[in-house]
Amino acid sequence: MLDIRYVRENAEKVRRDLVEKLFFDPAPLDAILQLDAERRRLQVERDTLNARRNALSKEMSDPTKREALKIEAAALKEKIPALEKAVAEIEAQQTEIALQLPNLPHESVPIGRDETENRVLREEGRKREFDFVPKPHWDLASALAIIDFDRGVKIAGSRFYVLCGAGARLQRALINWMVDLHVQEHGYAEVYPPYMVKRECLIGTAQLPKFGDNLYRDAEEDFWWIPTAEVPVTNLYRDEVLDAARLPINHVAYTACFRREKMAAGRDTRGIKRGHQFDKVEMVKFVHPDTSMAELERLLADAEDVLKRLELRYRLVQMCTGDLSFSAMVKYDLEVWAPGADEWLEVSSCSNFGDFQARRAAIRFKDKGSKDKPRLVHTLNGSGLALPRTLIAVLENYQQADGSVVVPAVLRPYLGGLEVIRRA
RNA sequence: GGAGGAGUGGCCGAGCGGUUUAAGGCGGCGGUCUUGAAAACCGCUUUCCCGAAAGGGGACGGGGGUUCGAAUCCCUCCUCCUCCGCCA
Repeated sequence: MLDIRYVRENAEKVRRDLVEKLFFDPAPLDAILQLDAERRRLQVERDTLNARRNALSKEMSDPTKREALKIEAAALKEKIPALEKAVAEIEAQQTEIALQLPNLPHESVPIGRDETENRVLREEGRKREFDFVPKPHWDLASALAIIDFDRGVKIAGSRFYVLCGAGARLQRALINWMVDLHVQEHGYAEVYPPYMVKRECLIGTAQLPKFGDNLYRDAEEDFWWIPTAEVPVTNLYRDEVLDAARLPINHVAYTACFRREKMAAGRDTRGIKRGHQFDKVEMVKFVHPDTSMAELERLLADAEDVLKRLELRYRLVQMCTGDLSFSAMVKYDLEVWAPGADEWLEVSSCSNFGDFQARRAAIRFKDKGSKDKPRLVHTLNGSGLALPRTLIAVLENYQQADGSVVVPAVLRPYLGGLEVIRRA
């Protein structure tokens, strides 16, 4: 959510950013400004009446004066509830619209309409040369019997699969290795959060109200299945004032993630690139506002380190303004090369949200004992990494002519020393 | 799921319809005293909204109600504790 005071005082800049950078309809902006003015007017009116009521109440604590004041008090009692209702309604309207406005891009973000105008900043890692035609992972994995696509579909439907034997074990090794790496070498504290959360959490991280289409929920209890660990982990400190000395707080979490993929219906139906359920290791940072851009670089470096140690070829892409996600101020993607499917796969997305999520979720900080008002933290998150696509990259890059797959050196200790995955 | 009990400021804890601007204590911060520290004493110490400020208003788990007036009474939901049931 944007700071209403900032919006009020910089209405023209906000409008320009929405229109010229995000290609977003500015109509809600006008609605908000109008509601905001009306809200403040009504609020002053209500507060004035309340002040009078409080004064009367105080006088009426003296029984001898009570009768004389009763008439005015009763009159106030008539007026106040209507005003209170009006303020509450207008506040609700204002919030509803405010929740629909995207974050404004950081000044450093290149302007562009859509993903075709994103910038590839650099490519890293050696491209593996093949003396045979590399297979896509669905062929490789089926032949090795490490992914069972048919039975996945049988038990859960399309976009589901079953990892089997060395396939399941390889994913588990990747998870454990990645979490250990972030904990032991990058300074993140591990958390294992709930996979189902309350509606407020989704509002806090801004999946709701706009993107409910992509979420699974249990209607009876109003539980929502997390589409990413970002949701429960960011909301860990919802409605809290953190001690400034604790910042930055860095968490890493391994969770399953659940997405309807309605918007992407029909896309990427082959293989394990896009499923309704997938695993991900996610890093989340809560930082002092002055440091968030520097922290984004560190987050990115921590995600990149995973790809470097796996010795995979990847590239760094900066999102242009038009391809920024709803809540991001800046966003980078890491894309890994998949030689079998012959494409770059997005395995990580690292974003700085500024105070956009922190305002929605009321995550603040303050120096201990200080009289200053609490300030909003900045939140960031990045995948480190998404499992299915990392698995694809490992399988396709480490395949051999005979259809076996070499286990990357860093993962061998997590697979009991296994060096090659062959048909069992 | 059933029965009973409880939710007050960073923590403990009073408060049971009108000087509560939420007592008191602990912790924290600042000061006095001291060579320094401790002790003692004094002061400060939740948060949100409107406002340039002065000031005003709101919040005692959430929501609703009764009343001129609610931390205090009523309804409802949530959470925690105890016992029973069930279960990995």
